[in-house]
Amino acid sequence: MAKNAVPEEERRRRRPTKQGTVLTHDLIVDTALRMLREHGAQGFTARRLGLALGADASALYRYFAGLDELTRAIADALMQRAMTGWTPGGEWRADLRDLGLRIHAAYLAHPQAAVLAASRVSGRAHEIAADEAILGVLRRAGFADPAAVRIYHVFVDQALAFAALDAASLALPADAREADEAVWDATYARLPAETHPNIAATSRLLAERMNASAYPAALDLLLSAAAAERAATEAPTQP
Amino acid sequence: MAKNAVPEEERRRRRPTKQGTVLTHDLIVDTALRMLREHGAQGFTARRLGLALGADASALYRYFAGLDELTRAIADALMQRAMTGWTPGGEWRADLRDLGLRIHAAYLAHPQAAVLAASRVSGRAHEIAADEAILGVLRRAGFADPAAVRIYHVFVDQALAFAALDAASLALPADAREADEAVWDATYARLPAETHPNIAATSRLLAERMNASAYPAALDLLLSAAAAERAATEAPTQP
DNA sequence: GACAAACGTCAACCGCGTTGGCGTAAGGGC
DNA sequence: GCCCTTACGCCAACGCGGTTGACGTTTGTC
Repeated sequence: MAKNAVPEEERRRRRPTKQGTVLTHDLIVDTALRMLREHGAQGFTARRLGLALGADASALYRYFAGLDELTRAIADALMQRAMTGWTPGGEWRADLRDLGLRIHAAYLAHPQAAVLAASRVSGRAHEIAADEAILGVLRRAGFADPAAVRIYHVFVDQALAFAALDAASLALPADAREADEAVWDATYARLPAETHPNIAATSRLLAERMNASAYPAALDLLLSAAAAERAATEAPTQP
Repeated sequence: MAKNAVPEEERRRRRPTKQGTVLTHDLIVDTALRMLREHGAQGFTARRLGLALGADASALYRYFAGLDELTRAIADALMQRAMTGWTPGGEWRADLRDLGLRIHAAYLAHPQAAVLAASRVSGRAHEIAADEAILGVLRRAGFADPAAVRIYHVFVDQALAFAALDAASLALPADAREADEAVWDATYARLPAETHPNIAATSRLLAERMNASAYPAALDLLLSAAAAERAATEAPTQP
């Protein structure tokens, strides 16, 4: 029968909502992602999500046990978005740089989910695929297994850690972010050179970097250190 | 008069609470830290904090404009714990390594608080002192200002980001952590070599590192890259 | 055409952060 | 020693959050 080809998800009974929309796991997750991107973390609540779907908030509980499970489902999609379309290019440094920036960007696109997801081991297909890819790049580049695993570990945790840190500040309510910026202007920019010579001397440079993520620079430093390590192993001599 | 030696904080009028405790900024922050450690982030609310102090939650608003400001105060208390007793030793690499490990350790000592605080700019005395110290070490080591600021930014954010990441997994409820470990055993350890050759080949090494923080390795890689950069600047020649 | 299950809706519960008004105790001026 | 100001803690309430159980309605199945 043709019905067997329909995914189980779509075989369930559907009743349209009062506004006519038909709820689905995917529709709920996609709507949640859109809300997060468009209205920020403070605009994302179960009640508002229900409103955006034209349904009562309590209808969500037919699909997810709670907000916790919903955010986990959202998080599951992040690594997928990071990895779709990626293929190894052959140059290990460029490959890792690309992967790192992809993961960072994918998480930052949805800060709320990233904050909750970054520290968990999902063990799902896309996370495993990313790990396999990173290890593969390092081992094909000639790193011995212990070094490959060590650098892999730092690489993954660095990407997730910076993603979580940057996401957390993006996920702050708008007023809290403004408060942080006001704090900076009111203190760092006004420190006298007598008591804080190093901050005062570099305050213009500090201000420039204030709102940018340190991740790209951190990633480059990691890759430089890894390259130096590999060079030392490959040609362990100085004439 | 001797009273002049008393910090202004303690000169204010004090009225004991119904249970007899006398509220102070420091007492509130310390109690908050203790609550976070003992009962987790979920158990930390303004109402419960008030209860633990023997006061009404609304009494806190005489000391902090809101939970936001209290969080900032908590963040600064952590940085104070990281910085007390530190003095520059003269060798910039050792100094930075020491500072990084101190900050990481201080935050990890209060995982729940670290999760809340790591992404915030407190703008208070101890955070500023840490920033001044780090910039000072780098500039005295001979880094030009742009490089010093870039490395400072990576250094600080990396320390806080790894602290937050590691803290988040420490802060998970025990059953969630066991679930994560079970997921690892059930998936990563059993992946066949045909589909995931790189994970399978290194699974023993991966398992060893699984529960350790990648921060010390990340810190060492950062310092290596910074040292290489400085060496290139100092002797900027190739014959 | 009737039945049972799946589904959306409604009303309510409890806890959250926060606020404004009220009582009260401490300290200074005389 | 008295009074008056003022800082402070307490109380009640508001709006909003996640979540739940009961209730009706739609839908596929026989």
